[in-house]
Amino acid sequence: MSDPTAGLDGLPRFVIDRSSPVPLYFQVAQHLENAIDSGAVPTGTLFQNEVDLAASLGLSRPTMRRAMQHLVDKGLVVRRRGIGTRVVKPKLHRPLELTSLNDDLNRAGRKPTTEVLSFKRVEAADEVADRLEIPEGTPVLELIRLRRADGEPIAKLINFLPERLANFSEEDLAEHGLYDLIRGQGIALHSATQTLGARNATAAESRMLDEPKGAALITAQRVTYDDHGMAVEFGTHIYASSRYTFEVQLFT
Amino acid sequence: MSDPTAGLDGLPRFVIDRSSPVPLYFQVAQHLENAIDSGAVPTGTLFQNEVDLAASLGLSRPTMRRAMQHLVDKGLVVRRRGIGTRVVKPKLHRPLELTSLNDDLNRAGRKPTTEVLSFKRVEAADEVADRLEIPEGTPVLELIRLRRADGEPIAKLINFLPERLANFSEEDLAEHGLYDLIRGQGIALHSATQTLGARNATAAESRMLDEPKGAALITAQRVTYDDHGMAVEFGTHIYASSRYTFEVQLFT
DNA sequence: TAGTGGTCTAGACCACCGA
DNA sequence: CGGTGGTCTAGACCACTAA
Repeated sequence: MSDPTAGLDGLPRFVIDRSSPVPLYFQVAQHLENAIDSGAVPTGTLFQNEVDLAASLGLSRPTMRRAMQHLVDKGLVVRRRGIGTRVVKPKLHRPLELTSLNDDLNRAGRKPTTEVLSFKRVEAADEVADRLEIPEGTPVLELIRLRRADGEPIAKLINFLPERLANFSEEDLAEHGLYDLIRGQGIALHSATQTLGARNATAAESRMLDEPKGAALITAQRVTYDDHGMAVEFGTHIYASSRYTFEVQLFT
Repeated sequence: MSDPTAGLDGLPRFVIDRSSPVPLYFQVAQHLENAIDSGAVPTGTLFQNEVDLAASLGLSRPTMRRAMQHLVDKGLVVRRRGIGTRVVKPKLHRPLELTSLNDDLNRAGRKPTTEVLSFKRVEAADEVADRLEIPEGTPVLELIRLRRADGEPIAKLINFLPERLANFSEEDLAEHGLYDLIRGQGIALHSATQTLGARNATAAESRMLDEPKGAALITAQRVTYDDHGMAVEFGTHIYASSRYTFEVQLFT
């Protein structure tokens, strides 16, 4: 009776707001997610079966299933036929999202600052044109930035944007992340492909990033695409490996 | 009429096998995925609406929707209310999966070989115990491997496994990826967290990986978890950056 | 206004698990 | 065996987009 991995009866009372524009499955998923994150439903807990859960909330089973699937996609629970739905370790959460270095640093409690080293129109050279899928020689905006965290240099960021997205100033760029400025123009970011590698720093790079001569740098090349599959940004970045690492979450 | 982003009528004829154990939505999703990957349905194509598509395949709309959602999750198509379902860039594909270096190399057409440098029981030291969430001093299996592709050294892999998963031999390890050996023991892998960085090679590492003295190496630390949230493997790896890079796909 | 995807329902049958 | 999640159906109504 006092099974430590019992039902969900102890959950804070919860009623669905059918007049809300928020989808029912999402209301349920969010409620369960909060319950898990807050510790009210500890790791290892076995949920009530989805049929009963749906009935007790006054929902159909498909709607309840959709809420559950949402939690599965987030890595919060694991479902097994014949067994049930179990809450997994809280640290497994959160797949990698499309975030900017700026956001990452802010979230980590570091104070990011940006120095804009270059902000000008250039003609797209070979690789830039290729990655952005535009003709060679097309005008693009070239941005070179030095990103610091708490005053320490972290990364040198070189980015190229199609001219149609160049509706912001150098001052905007110093204060906002590039992604924010792109989103601010009504562009919905969809995905990005990033290649991570490493190479030795040149003398100039060592000085700029305050690293020893020939230090190992992390290199990243990234192309970001919008909802329509159009490339919106191409960047080649180097990171001071003594002060920055990449966290990646992988799921089955 | 000759809209370049027209329907799907030109698709290879396709009938659903209702006697197959493969779910219908998955059969449909796979078929569409093949059509996209093969180029038969080029980037930018607007699918027929899901209602017609369902009808023409003799499926219900929810089943058709599920197939579509599968493609959305893979980043193959984008759906917009009032607009339709559009094929996005074919290279955006491949959500990051939980794969081994072995699999990655095989898929890339390289021929991976493994040299086992160490295969022995040790007592879990500080960091290993911490990452695997076991008491310090617990016996674990320590594996050190040199992975080559087409004869060229690619990476040195150091891994630690809880003893309960050590049901394979040194010979098995030389021929199979670590993940295969873990899965072969009935363990369902769930997720992994990986930290990527860079550092300069030591003299011994330079020799082993056939890189110049002090070359920049990619470093990776990874912990893999099973369905129950138990850590099944902890590894610290170094990669020759002149011959290997990490590809990461990010989604919103 | 016509067409699209987004949400939701109330059933049904099946495959798998543990006792 | 009874209980679980996995799949599938045939409808319905709504929100958004474009012309």
